[in-house]
Amino acid sequence: MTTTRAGVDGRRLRGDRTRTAILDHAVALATTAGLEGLTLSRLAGRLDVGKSAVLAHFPSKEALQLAAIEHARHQVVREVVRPALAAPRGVRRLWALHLSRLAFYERAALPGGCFIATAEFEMLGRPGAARDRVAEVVTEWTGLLRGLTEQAVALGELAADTDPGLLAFEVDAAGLACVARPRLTGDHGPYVHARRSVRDRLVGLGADPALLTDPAPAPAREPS
Amino acid sequence: MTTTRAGVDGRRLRGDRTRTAILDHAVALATTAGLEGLTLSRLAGRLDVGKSAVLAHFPSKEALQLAAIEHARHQVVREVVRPALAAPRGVRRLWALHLSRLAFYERAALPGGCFIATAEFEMLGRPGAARDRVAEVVTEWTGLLRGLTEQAVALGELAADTDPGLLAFEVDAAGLACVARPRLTGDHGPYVHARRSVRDRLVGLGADPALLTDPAPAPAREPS
DNA sequence: CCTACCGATCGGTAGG
DNA sequence: CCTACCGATCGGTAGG
Repeated sequence: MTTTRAGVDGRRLRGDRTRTAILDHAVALATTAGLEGLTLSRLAGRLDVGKSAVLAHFPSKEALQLAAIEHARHQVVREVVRPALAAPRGVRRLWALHLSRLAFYERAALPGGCFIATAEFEMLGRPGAARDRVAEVVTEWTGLLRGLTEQAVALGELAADTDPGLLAFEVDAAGLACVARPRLTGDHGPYVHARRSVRDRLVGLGADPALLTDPAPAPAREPS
Repeated sequence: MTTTRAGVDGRRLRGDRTRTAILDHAVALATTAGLEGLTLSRLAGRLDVGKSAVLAHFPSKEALQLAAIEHARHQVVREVVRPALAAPRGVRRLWALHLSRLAFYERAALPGGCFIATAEFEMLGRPGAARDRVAEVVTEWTGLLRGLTEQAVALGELAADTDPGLLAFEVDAAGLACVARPRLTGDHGPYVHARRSVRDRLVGLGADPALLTDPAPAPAREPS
């Protein structure tokens, strides 16, 4: 009288697909409406189901928010970080990560540009698990930038007296400045400036200009 | 039988003070709760009055949001821009504006750091008058940075081939990167990096290092 | 995963 | 500028 194995698997598979569909919409919605504006009814409306369909997969709004953060983080790993790691270690990899990030924003992979950046500003004044997790992901990101910078210095591709924390800050700041401005004012100048700025800085620190191709080849749209 | 002149003036004065008190709280609240989270009841609660007290001064939430934007803009003019304009035209004035902005964030003049930056990210996905006005104020700010950069070049304090748009972008990006990060992670490194980064860049463009004092003298707390 | 419903809060109005 | 109230929407629960 128990459900057949095939039945269970079929349901699991369908359930996972639904879960993924919910999170895809949740991440996109949160980049424009915010994590607070990610309401159960609005999300359900976009999926054309009832609120209870969402609550069947996530027990509360906070659980949904936390799952959305993980989902957004994985998207960045898959579409921004992993392609950049295909570049050779050193200044080329740092440069590839910067270009990959800008391309992610520029092709509007998410309507609001960047889930984490938007959440960062929204969560400033709101304690809780979501805020804490956002802070962790942000720290992870800046740590990655710093690590790649240190590698480039260690390989001798940047001057030995380069301050890795400073350079990582500059690369991150240039990227951050490309999230909101172009979407708010329609000006695409920031993308151009963010590339020129970081390239100038890398060359100023002794990087071989031949290693810094621009624009980047469009990152391959792999099947996820 | 009409109200006496003194009575009218007294009421006007009291009304203006109330209006200012409402907007002070509204601006501070919006930097942590967002313009959407700036609800009539929460704001009234902070002022220890009823919602109708707020609605007596602003006919709708949108009117309140728009007035808060103007109030925040004026605060920036008074506390960030005007003190910087006391510096001599040229690279010193650009540097003073950058330092003045960072000091404004660092002394937590507003709990969320910056009204405009927070509003910028929040308004990405929401059409309306508030979003349009935020976009205008942002454009005004970047225009100011660019104008000061152009003056410094025209005065010969920066290399003649300096790209003013690029430099203005870099200065703005460094400042923007100091709004959320320190508040989210407790790391004050960004403030230090934002100063070093811009100073290095200015010197790299030919600025006389002697003109770039750091840290800035704390901006005088003038009576408003 | 649906309908029906709960108390709380939203922006806003009416009457005084 | 107060109380009292309006319909809409919020997160979440109950029952099926």
